[in-house]
Amino acid sequence: MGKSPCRDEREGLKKGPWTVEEDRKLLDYIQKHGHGRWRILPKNAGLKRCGKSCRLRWTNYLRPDIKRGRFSFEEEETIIQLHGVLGNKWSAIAAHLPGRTDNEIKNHWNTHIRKRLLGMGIDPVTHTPRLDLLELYSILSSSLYHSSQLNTFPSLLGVGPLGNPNLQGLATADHLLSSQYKTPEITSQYDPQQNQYHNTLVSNQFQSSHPIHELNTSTYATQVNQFHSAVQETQPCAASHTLSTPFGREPQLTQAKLEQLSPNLNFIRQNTLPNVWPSMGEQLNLARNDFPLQNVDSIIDPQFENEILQTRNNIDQQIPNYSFGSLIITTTSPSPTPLSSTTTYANCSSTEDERDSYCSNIMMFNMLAK
DNA sequence: AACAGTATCAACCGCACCAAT
DNA sequence: GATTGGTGCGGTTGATACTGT
Repeated sequence: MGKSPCRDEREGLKKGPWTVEEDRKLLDYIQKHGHGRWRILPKNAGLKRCGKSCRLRWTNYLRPDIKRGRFSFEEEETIIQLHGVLGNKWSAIAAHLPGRTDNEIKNHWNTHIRKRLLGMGIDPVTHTPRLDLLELYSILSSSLYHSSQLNTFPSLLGVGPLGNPNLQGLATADHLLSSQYKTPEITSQYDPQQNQYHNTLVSNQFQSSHPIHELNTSTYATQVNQFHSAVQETQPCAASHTLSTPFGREPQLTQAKLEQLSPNLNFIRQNTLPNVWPSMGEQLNLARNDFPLQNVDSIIDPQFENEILQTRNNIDQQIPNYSFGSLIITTTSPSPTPLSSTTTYANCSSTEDERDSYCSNIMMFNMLAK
């Protein structure tokens, strides 16, 4: 029993952008009489608008509690989490973000977050890696895995360089979605006293659903060591490396090393988690077009350490039984040049891109820093 | 400087739901 | 139960700003 939309033009009502004068009339009226009864409101307020237009203007723009400006990291976190659960229920998502309207969140999702996820090969609807790409790549990689032609396909798929070892690992994994162990990952911590970063290789611990005896720990330790060696070969990571050159100055050497480790770079959908966060973290990490290590020194800014810790604490509270692993290998790399959010991304042209990239990395680190 | 292409976001549109009649 | 009015929601549009050539 739907209502017909307002018949503005037939009734000579105005459409389009609101003028200051119209805003003032609407505000004056609502301050005196409150909102509601939108159908009769414009007539009483002396506005040549339909009630629907007035309601929209009020709820999306004039409401005094509306927060303006950029979305904070925490807000983006919340949006992604909630979208994973609620889908495009923008009003429901907005209910968790005081001062933000559903329209604003929807726009931000469509113009920023959605694009970012797509660019990383993640389906923004399902929050999982795009299976179409994965299946295609799996087919291709089965015949081309050892071929140099392999690296010509990513541009066709529109997912960035397949030099991304994580994506390769994902597509070539024997135990796709069911591996017993997780990829060792790199995290980084800034030591202000020594003015340098400690890169940490973290082996994410096995999930309880997989009996520990199934694991060949010796093999795993060897793989971790190999991975560690590959890590060391890429050191030091200059902060000026662009985000689009995944393997630094010796791409082929490093990539070859990483390809040796590809079975260890599986994407693992281990336990079905009650929350999208862990899987999102995996996917964000997985889908990055850059080898994580490459970004360790070029992304993390000490000033965000607290944010990371805070987010970790939030995750701990929300998912008390979920934890990442225990095997930790620490390396130290020289501190990059003095960091700021702008100089860190010296080769990125867009401030928005910088921030998007930063947020993606932060989300990754949030999951890895445990 | 001029133009074209792209990004952003306020506003609109159509539909659905619910309550009142 | 059918109709109507009020409101909310999600998708889309279009004006404007921005960026690149």
